[in-house]
Amino acid sequence: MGRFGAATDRLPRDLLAADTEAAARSLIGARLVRGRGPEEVAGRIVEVEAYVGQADLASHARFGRTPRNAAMFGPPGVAYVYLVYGMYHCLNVVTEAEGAPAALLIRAVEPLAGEDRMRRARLAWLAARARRGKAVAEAAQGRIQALSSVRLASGPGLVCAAFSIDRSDDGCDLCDPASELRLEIAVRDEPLSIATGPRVGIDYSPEPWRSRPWRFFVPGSASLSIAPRPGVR
DNA sequence: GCAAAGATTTGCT
DNA sequence: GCAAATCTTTGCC
Repeated sequence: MGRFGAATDRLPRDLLAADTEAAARSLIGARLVRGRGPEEVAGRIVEVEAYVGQADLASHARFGRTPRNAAMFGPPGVAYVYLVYGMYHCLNVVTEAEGAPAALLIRAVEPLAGEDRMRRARLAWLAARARRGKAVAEAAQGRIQALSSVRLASGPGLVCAAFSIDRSDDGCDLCDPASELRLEIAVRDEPLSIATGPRVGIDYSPEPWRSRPWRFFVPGSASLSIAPRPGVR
């Protein structure tokens, strides 16, 4: 809600056109929103990872421009969505100037609105690929129903499942308030504490990329992809 | 053309 | 703690 009643607090594209680490710090705390009114689903971004330039050997851009990663080479503020492991989609926000392949992977979101719709979307994702036994599917359904709200989007694949994001969202302008899927700026009264660490799931990449502290997160958030304490998943 | 691996998540040993 | 699920993209023949 805008301070003066504006319809939205749109995220300025300039913040994402900046260098990716600065953009990451702007994106932490921002709102990810899908739909409007009774359809709205929204959450606060609490974890992102930076993938910067073609030289970054952990980035999809390391092979240059391909049909899959083309969005990374485009203008900032646009969505780059890809399919990983043949099942999960991952949402990225493109950063830096057009032509410079860089993006921020949205790894975790803390639900703010539409938790029930997120739960339904998670179930729909499950149903769409429920080829295994009915008993297994029902057990998994029960697990989602029992899931704490803060854990509905606590991983890159889960963010996309909860927000119904897939390849059809690739190229969507997230800075356009008219977009179905969009970003809204954080309204902060106090500076947000942001911690950093190495990126997750890129052990295949060589140093120094493997150890670059390009994971940014809100320390202590219950919605992080890596649970604060073992067994809290 | 074909084999291999992946910015993940889940369930079972 | 490990491997399966599942399919697109990459890399090599």
